[in-house]
Amino acid sequence: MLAFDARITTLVAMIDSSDDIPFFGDSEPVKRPSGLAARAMAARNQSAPAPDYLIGLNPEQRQAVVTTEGPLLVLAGAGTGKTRVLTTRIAHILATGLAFPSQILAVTFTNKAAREMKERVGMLVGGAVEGMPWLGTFHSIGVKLLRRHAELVGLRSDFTILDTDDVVRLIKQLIQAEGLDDKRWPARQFAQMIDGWKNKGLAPHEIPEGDARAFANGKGRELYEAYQNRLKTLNACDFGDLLCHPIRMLRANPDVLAEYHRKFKYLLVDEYQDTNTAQYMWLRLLAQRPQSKEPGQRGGSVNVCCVGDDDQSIYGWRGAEVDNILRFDKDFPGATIIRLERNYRSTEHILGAAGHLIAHNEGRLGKTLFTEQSDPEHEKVQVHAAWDSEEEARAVGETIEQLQRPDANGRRHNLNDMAILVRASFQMREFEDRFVTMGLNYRVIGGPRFYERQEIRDAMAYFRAVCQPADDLAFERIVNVPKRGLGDATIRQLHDYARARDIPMIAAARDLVETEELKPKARKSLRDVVEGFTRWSAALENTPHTELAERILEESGYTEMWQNDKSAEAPGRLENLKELIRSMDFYESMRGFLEHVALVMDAEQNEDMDAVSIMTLHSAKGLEFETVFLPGWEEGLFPHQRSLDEGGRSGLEEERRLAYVGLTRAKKRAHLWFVSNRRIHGLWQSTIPSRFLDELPEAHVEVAEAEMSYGGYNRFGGGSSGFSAGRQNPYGASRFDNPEIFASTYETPGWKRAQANRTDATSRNWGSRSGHQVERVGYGESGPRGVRTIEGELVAKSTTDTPSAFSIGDRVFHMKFGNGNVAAIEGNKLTIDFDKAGQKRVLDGFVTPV
DNA sequence: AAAAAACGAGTTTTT
DNA sequence: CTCGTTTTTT
Repeated sequence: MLAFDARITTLVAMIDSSDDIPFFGDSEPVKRPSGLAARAMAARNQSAPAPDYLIGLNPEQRQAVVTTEGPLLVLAGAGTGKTRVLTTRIAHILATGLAFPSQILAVTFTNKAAREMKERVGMLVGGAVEGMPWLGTFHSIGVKLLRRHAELVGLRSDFTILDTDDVVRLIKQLIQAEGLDDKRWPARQFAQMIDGWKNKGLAPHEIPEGDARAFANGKGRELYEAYQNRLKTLNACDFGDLLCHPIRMLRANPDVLAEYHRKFKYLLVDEYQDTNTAQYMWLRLLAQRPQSKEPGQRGGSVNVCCVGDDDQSIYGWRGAEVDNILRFDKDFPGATIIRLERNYRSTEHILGAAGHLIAHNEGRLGKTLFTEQSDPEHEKVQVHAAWDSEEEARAVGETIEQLQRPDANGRRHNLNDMAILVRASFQMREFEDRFVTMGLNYRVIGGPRFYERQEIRDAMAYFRAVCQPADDLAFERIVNVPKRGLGDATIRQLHDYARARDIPMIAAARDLVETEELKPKARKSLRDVVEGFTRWSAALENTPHTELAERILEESGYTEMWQNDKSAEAPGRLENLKELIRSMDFYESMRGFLEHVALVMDAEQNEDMDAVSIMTLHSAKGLEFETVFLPGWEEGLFPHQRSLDEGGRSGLEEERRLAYVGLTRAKKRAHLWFVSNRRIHGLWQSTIPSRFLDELPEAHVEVAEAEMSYGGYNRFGGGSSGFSAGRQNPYGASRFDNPEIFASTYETPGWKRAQANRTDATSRNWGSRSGHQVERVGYGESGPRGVRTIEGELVAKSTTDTPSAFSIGDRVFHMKFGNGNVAAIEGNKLTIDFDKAGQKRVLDGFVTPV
């Protein structure tokens, strides 16, 4: 601490003696006002009051903020105020005049994180900073670098950015051009391979021989090369190139690199545990400047601050290297490491459970979160059992309804504060179905994103082809959308003509319609298209871009296509197109819009509605909720079998981190669920509870039978949190392989039932649903293994075979969806075409005949 | 060229 | 089972 203070003091002295202290604003150094100087001084002087932005930070957070010099790793556990530290740190650097906004490079992974950081820095600094030009995602900063130096990697600065869809189509063409069978060698798979190589920063000549041979009869390398060449001619980049090109460019041009070394005084990286090798190399290049005599910059090392949490690294499967964060102090010798372990989010039980679970991982830097919010009133983490996923969904739905009811104090739980976090997206379906029948508002986070929808991509392809006549991929996408009678044959012809002359396809089309080579019908259609593009391109400069966009969609017949489409989705698609054009308003030009959309592939959700969120565990990272439901804690699903098969031990550890992430999203309540039977690929499979449940500490967990409407459970098992005394420490690694040890960690009905299922019926399939109308399940009065007996089928379940009172075509009314016609009936489940809400499946009890 | 039928695959996702 | 894709049919 002393050394630290001494260093700071020198620094302050240095700053104070300087005449042109950088302050807010980018170009003109401004003399720092004395009031601020005092504040800055105060930040470092313990006797004086701290500047207001430091108030409320705990000592570790504060240290992370003010340790501006030298490499710093902030290990920020879940809910420990990571973003606050990052933003305050930036504010601090700015406020104390250590750097201009333009001299700080701050990278995040998602646009959302970048946006949030910008906003929060703005708030802290009082909006005096005109944005930070170098705060953004790795990719957006990569683009920025590339636009400036495109020619150094053989591109023009107006290059286009291709998304996955374009890439796959392009690769498919290449595979076909090579004369390979595109079914045996799927383009999508090769696209992933390329992505994998680029994540590692590997150029075609650098990829491992084995990889190169693995695809297309050993033509992998060739294809990769061909792909890169094709990109170059298209003047395009894929996402991987946005990382790889800058690396190559900076390596090959030391003068350019030196320029950025001079420029960036401070580097900040968010979510460091998620960086892949390419991002790491990129960062190293910028961070490791040569020995420097400039004051404030110590030779060789740099003021790089990485923030992350090794326990939350859940993206290994897409190239993230946890090792980057584990290795930090070796990469940056003399690095300061600060741990943020004081958690402000969750109760002691949630932290206790999560902490105990994650402690089963090896290869971690080790943190233990603690909280001061301890209260006997706090609910323990609850583990619930259900027969199958339908029951699981129903029980969760009921719990949600209960929580939503006003409590004794008249307070009610907002739906917005609840989330269901699933391992795999197919699990969502069941919850959606259930919530629809219940009339419970929900929102699905993460599904297909706005800009990935077909209609949006089509529209964008039109815009791209207008702005970038060389964008063959865009042109090809829409040349026959709407259908214009330009089929494969015509396209092939266009292709060949264009390739032979090395001109874009639009130009080829323009030429071809003047010849006799095309069939008259195709020729006329193509001429119309070409004329359209000529017109629109001409209008590009002198027409407001939103107006032009509308015109393009109108004149091309695209809007009309959807207007004539009678399917249920058509109106929604038209609405999306309107939304697209509306959103263009925020941009200066169509080009500006396209540039932005290529990188910012998200659209904000409707936040006004009070609704339960349903999302995958992966998309939940960084979020928090009062109450979190975690269904599907079963072996094979969570941990997922595939992770185990492909990732082995580290795969398991990543799954465990995922469980950790899930638990730590909860502030007050975490409800874990496992079911005994789950339908996988259409077959009913008997399942066993996740090993992660066994890894939870009994002190913070209670195994509860669900508060099901049919009641009658609590008479079993003598209390819901009884644990067997004999197995206090069941955490040896061997238990994973030894089924016996699974037998009874918890002495509760649900648990025992699960164990019974496991031993009785591990491989039994329930071929049909008729075998399990189980609403009421009893247990042989705690036999040694808790044998399951089915006492009866007392309560009618929603899936009975009782014929419905409705018939197809009946006019019905539903509380939530209004009027509609019955389209199909299965048992008492009705498929109804609602006049307003579209097609939904509901239970007959929820509708009345009109 | 468009509609119907057969086929096959099926964690997690950002840019 | 259920979705998306490819192949076959008209």
